[in-house]
Amino acid sequence: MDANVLDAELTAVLHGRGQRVTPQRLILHRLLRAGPQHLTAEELLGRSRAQLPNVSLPTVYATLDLFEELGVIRRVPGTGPAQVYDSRTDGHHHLRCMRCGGVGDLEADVDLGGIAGAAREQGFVAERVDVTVSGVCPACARDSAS
Amino acid sequence: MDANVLDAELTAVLHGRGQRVTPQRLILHRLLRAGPQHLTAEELLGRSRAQLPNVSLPTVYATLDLFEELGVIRRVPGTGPAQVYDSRTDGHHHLRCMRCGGVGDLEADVDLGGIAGAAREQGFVAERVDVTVSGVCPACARDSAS
DNA sequence: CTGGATGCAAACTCTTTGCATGCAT
DNA sequence: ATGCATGCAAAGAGTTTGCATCCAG
Repeated sequence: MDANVLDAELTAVLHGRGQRVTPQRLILHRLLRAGPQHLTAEELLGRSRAQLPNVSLPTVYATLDLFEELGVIRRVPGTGPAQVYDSRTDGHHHLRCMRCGGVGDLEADVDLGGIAGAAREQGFVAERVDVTVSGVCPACARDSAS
Repeated sequence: MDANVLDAELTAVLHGRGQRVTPQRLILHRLLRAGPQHLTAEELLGRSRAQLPNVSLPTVYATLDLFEELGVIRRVPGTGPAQVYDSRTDGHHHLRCMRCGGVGDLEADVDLGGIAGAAREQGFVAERVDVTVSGVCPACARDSAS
């Protein structure tokens, strides 16, 4: 896609939310849409150096956060800052609260056979399939209602 | 479950793999099976202080790693050390290579309606459902074959 | 002009590593 | 007796915060 079109798109979204349009945001946005689909903050920083020699990691993080809020990118789901271990070892799935960071079990049967098969068709040796539902847990929903 | 039974179970598994049985391993194992199902390393450390005043965080991490290898616990899936961002924002899912850490897209339609519904029945406000397949990617599988 | 965005440095959290001691085998 | 497991300290990676400067509006 043309850089001008991408810039116009982002400009529209930013203005719509009363956010400023800066060269860093435009260039990082272009790189995100042009480069490899999956990137870390460091990788994006590296790719931006040619066009933004002085860009800093905090700016990249701030911009990625903003883009996620704007719906321009997504964070590939993780468990949050600290690793969580689970003493249940059977195949089951998780609920993760975006408010309090808590983790709970999802009590539901999910048919994952098709998923593992699809992965195998792509040449991937599937060993495990995990489903994570992100949202707001009952306790946090109650708190915000009051 | 009785602590003696738990200890016997772990002892059997450890001996089966030629691993040593230590008090730290026994106690941490008991706590994992008794305490809250989802824990971080720090939380487990805190809970073990009463019985193991001098236990250290590196030991907790080493023990958790070992237990995961033994299949005694599972790590709740994350994206690995560095956060990964994705420039695709439609609902789609991921393949994660346990060998190289790479992330790819899963090209498959998954029916997630039932899952979100089940979460809602538990009082959870579901905003997003992610499916992650862990395994070995084609490139790494090829390398290990040679 | 004015306040939000940036760059720099430093702090912070989580996790891993190095090495001497101790204990399970 | 042997060597793996432990504890301590320190290093390391990734991310966030504080603050002065700068620039988009």
